[in-house]
Amino acid sequence: MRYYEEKHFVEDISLYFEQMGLPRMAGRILGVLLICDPPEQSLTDLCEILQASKSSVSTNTRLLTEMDLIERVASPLPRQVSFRFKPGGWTVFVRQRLKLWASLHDIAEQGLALLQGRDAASDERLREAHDLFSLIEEELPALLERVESKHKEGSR
Amino acid sequence: MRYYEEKHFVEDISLYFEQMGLPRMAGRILGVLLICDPPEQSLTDLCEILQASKSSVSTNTRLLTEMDLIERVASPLPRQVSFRFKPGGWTVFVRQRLKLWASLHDIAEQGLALLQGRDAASDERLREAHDLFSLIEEELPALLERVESKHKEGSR
DNA sequence: CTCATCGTTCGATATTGACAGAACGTTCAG
DNA sequence: CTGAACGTTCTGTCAATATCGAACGATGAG
Repeated sequence: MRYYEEKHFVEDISLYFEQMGLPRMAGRILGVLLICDPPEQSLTDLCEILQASKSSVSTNTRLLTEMDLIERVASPLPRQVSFRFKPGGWTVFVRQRLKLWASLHDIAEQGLALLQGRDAASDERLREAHDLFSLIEEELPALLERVESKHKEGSR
Repeated sequence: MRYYEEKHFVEDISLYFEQMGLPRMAGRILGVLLICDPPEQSLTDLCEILQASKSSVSTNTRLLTEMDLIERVASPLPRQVSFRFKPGGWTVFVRQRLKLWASLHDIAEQGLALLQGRDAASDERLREAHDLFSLIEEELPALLERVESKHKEGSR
């Protein structure tokens, strides 16, 4: 993390992650793993690069691993675990966010059930949500697959 | 808020909003405005329904108004401001979240600039993000317009 | 004119959660 | 066998922020 621009990039990613409701440190780690050379870094490396505690980094690498955004890879050094950004991680990420959005779909349905017997205008409030999220759920997966297939091709 | 199911619905929406990084109270207010009868409620009404303080409700109605999810409407009673869910609010909401997502697009571009001169494999990490979010930004607006036009039709 | 009601805003409080430090178990070097 | 380095987990601390209570200005009723 020698250069000013790299720090800036990492901080941008961390703020983005914060907006998404995830810990900043997780964003920082991901930020480093997106631009580091080599692309694998051990936990200790990350601590040093980010000037952060082992506990914090360990916790957040675990989080990112569970989210399937990064993965552990064999390290040349013994007793070291290396992490790297997981190919395809971005589509996984979008899929997860999409799932979050989609939960509103179900909530809207429950709401509509409550409004049984009211006038159509009342329904409109929730029907809009229901239809919107149905459509998104329907259409986005195809979009994601397009991106996936394109990148699998590229990495051959 | 007499019924158990309604409380449950409101709480579901509030938790959803929390996931999205917004105050719970804002979610609760929106939840009430999605199922209440009549669809307009004054600030005092909301306080009573939610058993919450005026300050909290006032702050969050302001927030939701700024987000264009709810709007003030003329009240039959004098000295009262009524709020209601804003028609089309959901597409506005999705558009906002989309904009948030899209900010990653720019960050990825900055990151790619940093990786100039590295091997193609390094690039792949960020290029995937760049392409994915480009595509989403490109395709989603059309989807939103489809929903909008459908509902404008329905409310005629 | 006076008082009550409504909504806003400011300051205080309480809760949540991110992060660091310390203790621990494990594994490899010597 | 001993010690050092690595990573994990637990506990405590601190900061951020959601919510409340209180004071305030404004508006309409009597």
